[in-house]
Amino acid sequence: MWMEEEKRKQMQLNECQRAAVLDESPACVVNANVGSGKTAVLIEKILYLHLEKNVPLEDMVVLTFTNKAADEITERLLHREPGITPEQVQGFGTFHSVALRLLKNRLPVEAAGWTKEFTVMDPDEETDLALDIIAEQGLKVKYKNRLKKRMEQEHQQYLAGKNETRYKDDLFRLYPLLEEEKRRQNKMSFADLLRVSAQLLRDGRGGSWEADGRERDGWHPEWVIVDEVQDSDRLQLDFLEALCGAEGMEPGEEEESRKSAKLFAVGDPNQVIYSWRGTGENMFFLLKHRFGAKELTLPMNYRSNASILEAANRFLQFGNRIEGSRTEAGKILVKNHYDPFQEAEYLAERIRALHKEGRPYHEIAVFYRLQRQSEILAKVFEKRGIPYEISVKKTLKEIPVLNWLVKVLRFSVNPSDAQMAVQVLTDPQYGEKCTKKKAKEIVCSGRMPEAKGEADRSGNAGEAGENKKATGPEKRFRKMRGFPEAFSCCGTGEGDSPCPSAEELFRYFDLREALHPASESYAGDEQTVMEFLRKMCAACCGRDTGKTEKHMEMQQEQKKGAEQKDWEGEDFVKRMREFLNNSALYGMKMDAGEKTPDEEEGIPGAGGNAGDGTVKLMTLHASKGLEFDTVFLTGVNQGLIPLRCQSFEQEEEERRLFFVGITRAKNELELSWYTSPGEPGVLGEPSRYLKMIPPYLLKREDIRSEEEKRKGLQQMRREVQEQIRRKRAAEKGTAERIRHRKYGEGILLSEDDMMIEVEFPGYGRKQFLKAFGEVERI
DNA sequence: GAGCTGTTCTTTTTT
DNA sequence: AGAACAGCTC
Repeated sequence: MWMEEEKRKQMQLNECQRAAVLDESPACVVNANVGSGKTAVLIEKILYLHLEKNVPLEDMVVLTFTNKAADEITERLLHREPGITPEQVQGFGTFHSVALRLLKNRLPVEAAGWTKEFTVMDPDEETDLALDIIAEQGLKVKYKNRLKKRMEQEHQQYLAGKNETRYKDDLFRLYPLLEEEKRRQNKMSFADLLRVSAQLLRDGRGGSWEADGRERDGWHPEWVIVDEVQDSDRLQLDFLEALCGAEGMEPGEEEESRKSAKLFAVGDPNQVIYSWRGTGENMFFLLKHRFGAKELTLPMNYRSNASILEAANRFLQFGNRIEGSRTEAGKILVKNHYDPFQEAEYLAERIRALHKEGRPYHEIAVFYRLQRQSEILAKVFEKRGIPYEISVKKTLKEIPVLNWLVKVLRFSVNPSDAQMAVQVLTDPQYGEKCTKKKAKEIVCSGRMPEAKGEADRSGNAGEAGENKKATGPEKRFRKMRGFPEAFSCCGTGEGDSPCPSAEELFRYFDLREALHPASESYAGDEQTVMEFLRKMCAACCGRDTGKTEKHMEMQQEQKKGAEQKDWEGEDFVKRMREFLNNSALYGMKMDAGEKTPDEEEGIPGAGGNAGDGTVKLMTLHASKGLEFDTVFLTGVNQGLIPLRCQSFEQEEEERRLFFVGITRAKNELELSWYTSPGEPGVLGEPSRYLKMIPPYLLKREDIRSEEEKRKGLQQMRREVQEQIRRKRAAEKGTAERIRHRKYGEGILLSEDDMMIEVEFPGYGRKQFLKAFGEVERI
């Protein structure tokens, strides 16, 4: 025990942090100011409960909003206590992953109309399904192209019992139909995971499966610990309530009569920047109120210098002020540039100089309000050889061949998922040139049990019988339909057939045929598919079936260890289902296959010294939770920061966003605005937020480049503008098309007098000398 | 369904 | 400010 006491002293928690760690109220919310050591408190709390209060980690649920945060917590916990095993932290994860685990392992999902074999659908899939239902049922729904957004925003209102949609259409008639269809196809959306698990938790406590005074499985968490509560929405709060069992608890009712978990939640009401996708209320206070929680505060900031903190204090909306721990007070620079190009040029020079002075690139970040502002910065940094990284998540959905493959696999592990089967068959690129109507016919008739046929691993499912001349779509359908039967007994460790290899799956599904072996993109597609299958087999078989490619990293890998043991004795199909469910929630980081060197690790060999990383370019939203030595916040113009907004609430959120941005900086903060922003609706004047910062904290500088220098930039400016124009055209699908003898058709990326750069699907970017005439315009 | 007028939204993004 | 849509007329 005293050893642990020593350890805690080493952690040097301040008074307030210690109070939070030691607090044992039934419910406690910690108002953790920016940079106040929130995660440290969370880790210490968990360790304190575990090591000194003897609360088993298995009896704690630790909830985060993002996977990144979940990973950080387990990582830091493991760093402090290397003995902790993955099984002990099963209850640690995002709201959605914890809900999924509960539904799979502890809750009677059958009572809600699903089976234990249900799969998880991603939001696009749900939108597609909704569109199908709208078409089939002839529902009148407005703004169909914005349906995804509408469903997300109006779903909460639907659940809250509102009966009018925003546009007075049939959207609310859609929800029950959609839910019915999801039950029929045995799959759940992200929202369903939370909604259904909360409902089942409540039912369980209501007594229906608690007849003997205990829950059926005898488990409920002793502690529920939540990170970043201010980011949760109604659904998450509901889930939290159900998990704690606090619902319906009157102030007078003693806790013992109804076992309820203790709640410890940490958050910052000043950092609410996502309320536009949620409910609008401040969840921090809503939670505090609903749980009657004790509120503690962490007032001390350990991150930023005195000037930055004083400026940040002017934007504080809740609480009096943040106390600083630092006395240095370097001024905040405010620069005026002519336009985004000049600014980008200036930043490239400035960052190069900082780097020469010894500042590592990874300690420098450039923030902006809109994603599209990154284009100019990226182009200029590329030309000037500044290694950079733009934080945009690439998912497997963006790789067409994997997007299709996942659908094949999804139907293979869930034969009720008619939607996936139809999409597999009708896919324009990898499908069976089959109309939607025809595909539906095949899928519907194939759903009948007698069509199953004899399945075997050679992939002759259903072909032995009556239908020797099965057509392409039917053949593919039967392969998928026969998959569970053919592979269910694999790898159960009972002396049966071993787990399939990636090669075997490739053969089973006739993927060679589907990927069009004669096409130019075949080689690339095959490689991508094989890499994916190898990863999947390795994760599902509990052994490495193939070499692990470094550039195809799934974040899931870290979790592999935890799931291996669980899966012993369970069949391959089930493990594959788990794998696919987890990747829907967790996402997969993987390389698109085409090597664009500057996207990998900055720009190797483009002038940047290796070893100190890359400059990070990101939106203000993406910057939350991060810190950097030096921060450049660009485009601090009226109309951009704050972005032109309608309501008062929106303006308040913009202010919090600015607050989040400036508080990322530890030592140096530079704000800039343009005279000529070149964006519609953006004014060529500084943001009024700059006027809210006391002048004595600021050092203003106007960059007036001499005429000569500006002329030099003209050429570059035109070039970059042209490239961006083409890139946007490419995204819209209106780009100029180019044909090459070997690479086939591609799209024009850029050209000058000598060279032409083209992107070919499956081959990536290629440059040609115009003089050779290898390429022709179509 | 072309052509018109009027209305709404544009942005940020995680699971 | 401009795109994208809804709803109306013919």
